[in-house]
Amino acid sequence: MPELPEVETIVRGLRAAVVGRRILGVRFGKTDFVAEPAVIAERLPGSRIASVERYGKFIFLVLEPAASEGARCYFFIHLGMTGQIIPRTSGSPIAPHTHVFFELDDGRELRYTDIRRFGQMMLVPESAMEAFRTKLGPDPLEITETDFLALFRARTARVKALLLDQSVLRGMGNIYADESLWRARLHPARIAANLKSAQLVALHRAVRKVLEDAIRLRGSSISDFLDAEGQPGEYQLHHRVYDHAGKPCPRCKTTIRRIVVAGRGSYFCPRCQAPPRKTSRPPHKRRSAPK
DNA sequence: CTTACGGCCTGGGTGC
DNA sequence: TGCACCCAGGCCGTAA
Repeated sequence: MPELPEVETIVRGLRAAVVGRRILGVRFGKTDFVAEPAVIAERLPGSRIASVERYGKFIFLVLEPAASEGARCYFFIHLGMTGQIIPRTSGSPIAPHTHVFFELDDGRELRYTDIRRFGQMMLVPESAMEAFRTKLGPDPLEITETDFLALFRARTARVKALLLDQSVLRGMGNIYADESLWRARLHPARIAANLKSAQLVALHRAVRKVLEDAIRLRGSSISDFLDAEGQPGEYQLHHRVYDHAGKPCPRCKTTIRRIVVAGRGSYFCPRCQAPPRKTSRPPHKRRSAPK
Protein backbone atom coordinates (compact mmCIF):
# COMPACT_ATOMS: atom_id res chain seq x y z
CA MET A 1 0.00 0.00 0.00
CA PRO A 2 2.36 2.70 1.04
CA GLU A 3 4.33 4.51 -1.60
CA LEU A 4 6.59 7.51 -1.18
CA PRO A 5 3.91 10.02 -0.06
CA GLU A 6 2.42 7.63 2.50
CA VAL A 7 5.84 6.71 3.87
CA GLU A 8 6.83 10.38 4.04
CA THR A 9 3.62 11.12 5.97
CA ILE A 10 4.30 8.30 8.41
CA VAL A 11 7.91 9.41 8.90
CA ARG A 12 6.83 12.96 9.71
CA GLY A 13 4.36 11.64 12.26
CA LEU A 14 6.90 9.32 13.85
CA ARG A 15 9.43 12.12 14.09
CA ALA A 16 7.04 14.17 16.18
CA ALA A 17 6.00 11.16 18.24
CA VAL A 18 9.07 9.09 19.07
CA VAL A 19 12.35 10.95 18.46
CA GLY A 20 14.27 11.11 21.73
CA ARG A 21 12.49 8.11 23.21
CA ARG A 22 14.41 5.11 24.44
CA ILE A 23 13.45 1.59 23.45
CA LEU A 24 13.04 -0.62 26.52
CA GLY A 25 12.18 -3.89 24.83
CA VAL A 26 10.99 -5.58 21.66
CA ARG A 27 8.37 -8.30 21.42
CA PHE A 28 7.42 -10.27 18.32
CA GLY A 29 4.45 -12.20 17.03
CA LYS A 30 5.13 -13.81 13.67
CA THR A 31 8.65 -13.09 12.46
CA ASP A 32 8.77 -14.49 8.91
CA PHE A 33 9.23 -10.94 7.56
CA VAL A 34 11.94 -9.97 10.07
CA ALA A 35 15.65 -10.50 9.43
CA GLU A 36 17.33 -11.95 12.52
CA PRO A 37 14.64 -11.18 15.11
CA ALA A 38 16.79 -12.56 17.93
CA VAL A 39 19.55 -10.09 17.14
CA ILE A 40 17.03 -7.23 17.00
CA ALA A 41 15.50 -8.21 20.33
CA GLU A 42 18.97 -8.22 21.85
CA ARG A 43 20.42 -5.06 20.29
CA LEU A 44 17.55 -2.55 20.37
CA PRO A 45 16.70 -2.40 24.08
CA GLY A 46 18.45 0.52 25.75
CA SER A 47 19.01 2.43 22.52
CA ARG A 48 17.63 5.91 21.90
CA ILE A 49 15.75 6.94 18.75
CA ALA A 50 17.93 9.79 17.46
CA SER A 51 15.96 10.43 14.27
CA VAL A 52 13.47 8.95 11.82
CA GLU A 53 14.18 9.09 8.09
CA ARG A 54 12.75 7.91 4.78
CA TYR A 55 14.77 6.24 2.06
CA GLY A 56 12.53 5.43 -0.91
CA LYS A 57 9.71 3.42 0.65
CA PHE A 58 11.83 2.43 3.65
CA ILE A 59 11.45 4.02 7.06
CA PHE A 60 14.54 3.91 9.20
CA LEU A 61 15.21 4.72 12.81
CA VAL A 62 18.69 5.99 13.66
CA LEU A 63 19.49 4.33 16.99
CA GLU A 64 22.10 5.50 19.45
CA PRO A 65 23.49 2.86 21.78
CA ALA A 66 22.63 2.87 25.46
CA ALA A 67 26.07 3.67 26.83
CA SER A 68 28.92 5.42 25.10
CA GLU A 69 30.23 2.12 23.83
CA GLY A 70 28.80 0.49 20.71
CA ALA A 71 28.14 1.92 17.28
CA ARG A 72 24.97 3.65 16.22
CA CYS A 73 22.83 1.48 14.01
CA TYR A 74 19.99 1.80 11.56
CA PHE A 75 16.71 -0.04 11.87
CA PHE A 76 14.84 -0.36 8.58
CA ILE A 77 11.13 -0.93 8.23
CA HIS A 78 9.39 -1.56 4.91
CA LEU A 79 5.59 -1.58 5.05
CA GLY A 80 5.03 -3.82 2.04
CA MET A 81 1.38 -3.63 0.97
CA THR A 82 -0.45 -3.55 4.29
CA GLY A 83 2.04 -2.49 6.95
CA GLN A 84 1.19 0.11 9.59
CA ILE A 85 3.37 1.46 12.38
CA ILE A 86 1.60 3.46 15.05
CA PRO A 87 2.50 4.43 18.63
CA ARG A 88 -0.14 3.30 21.12
CA THR A 89 -0.49 3.39 24.87
CA SER A 90 0.72 0.11 26.33
CA GLY A 91 -2.27 -1.93 27.36
CA SER A 92 -4.61 -0.44 24.74
CA PRO A 93 -6.48 -2.95 22.54
CA ILE A 94 -4.22 -4.74 20.05
CA ALA A 95 -5.30 -4.75 16.41
CA PRO A 96 -5.33 -8.13 14.64
CA HIS A 97 -2.11 -8.98 12.74
CA THR A 98 0.04 -6.90 15.05
CA HIS A 99 3.40 -8.68 15.05
CA VAL A 100 6.01 -6.34 16.53
CA PHE A 101 5.93 -4.20 19.66
CA PHE A 102 8.69 -1.70 20.49
CA GLU A 103 8.23 -0.73 24.14
CA LEU A 104 9.13 2.92 24.73
CA ASP A 105 10.27 4.67 27.92
CA ASP A 106 7.12 6.83 28.19
CA GLY A 107 4.47 4.17 28.65
CA ARG A 108 3.72 3.77 24.97
CA GLU A 109 4.77 1.19 22.43
CA LEU A 110 5.33 1.43 18.70
CA ARG A 111 3.20 -1.31 17.15
CA TYR A 112 3.72 -2.84 13.74
CA THR A 113 0.63 -4.34 12.12
CA ASP A 114 0.75 -6.07 8.74
CA ILE A 115 -2.10 -8.24 7.44
CA ARG A 116 -0.23 -9.77 4.51
CA ARG A 117 3.27 -9.63 6.00
CA PHE A 118 4.88 -8.42 2.77
CA GLY A 119 6.77 -5.90 4.90
CA GLN A 120 10.36 -6.21 6.03
CA MET A 121 12.40 -5.30 9.07
CA MET A 122 16.14 -5.40 9.41
CA LEU A 123 19.00 -3.96 11.37
CA VAL A 124 21.67 -2.44 9.13
CA PRO A 125 25.09 -1.70 10.60
CA GLU A 126 26.85 1.51 9.62
CA SER A 127 29.31 -0.50 7.53
CA ALA A 128 26.51 -1.90 5.34
CA MET A 129 24.66 1.36 4.77
CA GLU A 130 26.52 2.33 1.62
CA ALA A 131 25.79 -1.03 -0.01
CA PHE A 132 22.16 -0.73 1.04
CA ARG A 133 21.79 2.75 -0.40
CA THR A 134 23.34 1.96 -3.75
CA LYS A 135 20.81 -0.79 -4.44
CA LEU A 136 18.16 1.88 -4.89
CA GLY A 137 17.92 4.59 -7.53
CA PRO A 138 17.64 8.36 -6.98
CA ASP A 139 14.74 9.97 -5.14
CA PRO A 140 12.13 11.14 -7.69
CA LEU A 141 11.74 14.44 -5.83
CA GLU A 142 15.45 15.22 -5.94
CA ILE A 143 16.58 14.02 -9.36
CA THR A 144 17.46 16.65 -11.98
CA GLU A 145 15.78 16.71 -15.37
CA THR A 146 18.99 15.67 -17.12
CA ASP A 147 19.50 12.69 -14.84
CA PHE A 148 15.83 11.74 -15.13
CA LEU A 149 16.03 11.62 -18.92
CA ALA A 150 19.18 9.50 -18.75
CA LEU A 151 17.35 6.83 -16.74
CA PHE A 152 14.98 6.08 -19.61
CA ARG A 153 17.10 6.74 -22.70
CA ALA A 154 18.53 3.31 -23.44
CA ARG A 155 15.88 1.15 -21.84
CA THR A 156 13.63 -1.19 -23.79
CA ALA A 157 11.32 -1.88 -20.87
CA ARG A 158 7.89 -0.34 -20.69
CA VAL A 159 7.92 3.05 -19.06
CA LYS A 160 5.64 1.92 -16.26
CA ALA A 161 7.89 -1.02 -15.37
CA LEU A 162 10.78 1.41 -15.00
CA LEU A 163 8.79 3.79 -12.82
CA LEU A 164 8.01 0.87 -10.51
CA ASP A 165 11.61 -0.40 -10.45
CA GLN A 166 13.14 0.79 -7.17
CA SER A 167 16.66 0.48 -8.57
CA VAL A 168 15.71 3.07 -11.20
CA LEU A 169 13.82 5.50 -8.94
CA ARG A 170 13.16 4.93 -5.25
CA GLY A 171 9.68 5.47 -3.93
CA MET A 172 7.25 5.29 -6.87
CA GLY A 173 4.47 2.70 -6.69
CA ASN A 174 1.43 1.68 -8.68
CA ILE A 175 -0.89 4.57 -7.82
CA TYR A 176 1.59 7.37 -8.42
CA ALA A 177 3.01 5.73 -11.54
CA ASP A 178 -0.47 5.69 -13.11
CA GLU A 179 -1.31 9.20 -11.96
CA SER A 180 2.01 10.53 -13.29
CA LEU A 181 1.63 8.80 -16.66
CA TRP A 182 -1.86 10.27 -17.02
CA ARG A 183 -0.59 13.79 -16.29
CA ALA A 184 2.23 13.31 -18.80
CA ARG A 185 -0.20 11.79 -21.34
CA LEU A 186 1.90 8.66 -21.73
CA HIS A 187 0.53 5.14 -22.16
CA PRO A 188 1.98 2.82 -19.47
CA ALA A 189 3.13 0.26 -22.05
CA ARG A 190 5.21 2.70 -24.09
CA ILE A 191 8.81 1.53 -24.52
CA ALA A 192 10.97 4.01 -22.63
CA ALA A 193 13.64 4.33 -25.32
CA ASN A 194 10.99 5.34 -27.87
CA LEU A 195 9.89 8.38 -25.90
CA LYS A 196 10.93 11.85 -27.03
CA SER A 197 12.85 14.15 -24.71
CA ALA A 198 9.84 16.43 -24.37
CA GLN A 199 7.72 13.48 -23.25
CA LEU A 200 10.28 12.51 -20.62
CA VAL A 201 10.49 16.09 -19.43
CA ALA A 202 6.71 16.06 -19.07
CA LEU A 203 6.93 12.79 -17.14
CA HIS A 204 9.55 14.22 -14.78
CA ARG A 205 7.34 17.22 -14.07
CA ALA A 206 4.27 15.02 -13.65
CA VAL A 207 6.03 12.76 -11.16
CA ARG A 208 7.12 15.73 -9.06
CA LYS A 209 3.73 17.39 -9.13
CA VAL A 210 1.82 14.21 -8.26
CA LEU A 211 4.15 13.25 -5.40
CA GLU A 212 4.25 16.77 -3.96
CA ASP A 213 0.46 17.11 -4.06
CA ALA A 214 0.06 13.69 -2.49
CA ILE A 215 2.47 14.50 0.34
CA ARG A 216 0.58 17.73 0.96
CA LEU A 217 -2.63 15.72 1.37
CA ARG A 218 -0.92 13.14 3.57
CA GLY A 219 -1.04 10.29 1.08
CA SER A 220 -3.78 8.07 -0.31
CA SER A 221 -5.96 5.84 1.86
CA ILE A 222 -7.43 3.08 -0.32
CA SER A 223 -8.38 0.46 2.22
CA ASP A 224 -5.97 0.37 5.10
CA PHE A 225 -3.39 3.16 4.96
CA LEU A 226 -3.17 5.05 8.24
CA ASP A 227 -0.42 7.44 9.21
CA ALA A 228 1.54 7.39 12.47
CA GLU A 229 -1.37 9.12 14.22
CA GLY A 230 -3.76 6.49 12.90
CA GLN A 231 -5.37 8.98 10.49
CA PRO A 232 -6.15 8.41 6.80
CA GLY A 233 -4.81 10.60 3.99
CA GLU A 234 -6.88 12.49 1.43
CA TYR A 235 -5.08 12.18 -1.89
CA GLN A 236 -7.36 9.29 -2.94
CA LEU A 237 -10.01 11.98 -3.49
CA HIS A 238 -7.74 13.49 -6.14
CA HIS A 239 -6.90 10.35 -8.11
CA ARG A 240 -7.56 10.99 -11.79
CA VAL A 241 -7.29 7.44 -13.15
CA TYR A 242 -6.19 5.00 -10.43
CA ASP A 243 -9.07 2.59 -9.73
CA HIS A 244 -11.29 4.69 -12.00
CA ALA A 245 -12.02 2.07 -14.68
CA GLY A 246 -15.34 2.88 -16.33
CA LYS A 247 -15.34 6.49 -15.16
CA PRO A 248 -14.74 9.46 -17.48
CA CYS A 249 -11.26 10.90 -17.97
CA PRO A 250 -11.19 14.27 -16.14
CA ARG A 251 -9.61 15.85 -19.25
CA CYS A 252 -11.55 14.44 -22.20
CA LYS A 253 -14.41 12.36 -20.72
CA THR A 254 -13.28 9.19 -22.51
CA THR A 255 -13.87 6.11 -20.37
CA ILE A 256 -10.86 5.12 -18.27
CA ARG A 257 -9.63 1.58 -18.90
CA ARG A 258 -7.73 -0.98 -16.84
CA ILE A 259 -5.09 -3.21 -18.42
CA VAL A 260 -2.21 -5.21 -16.96
CA VAL A 261 1.27 -3.75 -17.53
CA ALA A 262 4.37 -4.97 -15.76
CA GLY A 263 2.12 -7.41 -13.92
CA ARG A 264 0.11 -4.63 -12.29
CA GLY A 265 -3.36 -3.27 -12.84
CA SER A 266 -2.83 -0.09 -14.84
CA TYR A 267 -5.41 2.64 -15.35
CA PHE A 268 -5.23 5.07 -18.23
CA CYS A 269 -7.25 7.16 -20.66
CA PRO A 270 -7.19 5.48 -24.08
CA ARG A 271 -7.54 8.86 -25.80
CA CYS A 272 -5.14 11.07 -23.82
CA GLN A 273 -2.57 8.30 -23.48
CA ALA A 274 -2.05 6.86 -26.95
CA PRO A 275 -0.84 3.23 -27.04
CA PRO A 276 2.54 2.27 -28.54
CA ARG A 277 2.27 2.59 -32.34
CA LYS A 278 3.55 -0.87 -33.04
CA THR A 279 4.98 -3.48 -30.76
CA SER A 280 8.63 -4.01 -31.53
CA ARG A 281 8.73 -6.63 -28.85
CA PRO A 282 8.35 -10.30 -29.74
CA PRO A 283 4.78 -11.57 -30.01
CA HIS A 284 3.18 -12.94 -26.89
CA LYS A 285 3.88 -16.58 -26.30
CA ARG A 286 0.72 -18.52 -25.66
CA ARG A 287 0.66 -19.92 -22.17
CA SER A 288 0.47 -23.68 -22.16
CA ALA A 289 -2.38 -25.16 -20.15
CA PRO A 290 -1.42 -25.72 -16.51
CA LYS A 291 -0.17 -29.21 -15.67
C1' DC B 1 23.03 -7.57 -18.23
C1' DT B 2 17.92 -6.94 -19.07
C1' DT B 3 13.05 -8.10 -18.99
C1' DA B 4 8.86 -11.01 -17.73
C1' DC B 5 6.34 -13.63 -14.58
C1' DG B 6 4.83 -16.59 -10.68
C1' DG B 7 4.78 -16.62 -5.84
C1' DC B 8 4.52 -14.93 -1.19
C1' DC B 9 0.05 -13.87 2.46
C1' DT B 10 -4.58 -12.41 4.00
C1' DG B 11 -8.95 -10.36 3.22
C1' DG B 12 -12.63 -7.94 0.58
C1' DG B 13 -15.68 -7.85 -3.22
C1' DT B 14 -18.35 -10.14 -6.90
C1' DG B 15 -21.01 -13.47 -9.22
C1' DC B 16 -23.14 -17.95 -9.28
C1' DT C 1 -25.45 -18.75 3.05
C1' DG C 2 -21.54 -20.80 0.79
C1' DC C 3 -18.01 -21.10 -2.47
C1' DA C 4 -14.87 -20.11 -6.26
C1' DC C 5 -12.47 -16.65 -8.19
C1' DC C 6 -10.27 -12.23 -8.85
C1' DC C 7 -8.15 -8.31 -7.00
C1' DA C 8 -5.12 -5.45 -3.82
C1' DG C 9 -0.66 0.42 -2.37
C1' DG C 10 5.41 -4.48 -3.05
C1' DC C 11 9.16 -7.08 -4.09
C1' DC C 12 11.99 -11.40 -4.77
C1' DG C 13 13.70 -15.38 -7.23
C1' DT C 14 13.96 -17.65 -11.44
C1' DA C 15 13.86 -18.30 -16.33
C1' DA C 16 14.62 -16.77 -20.93
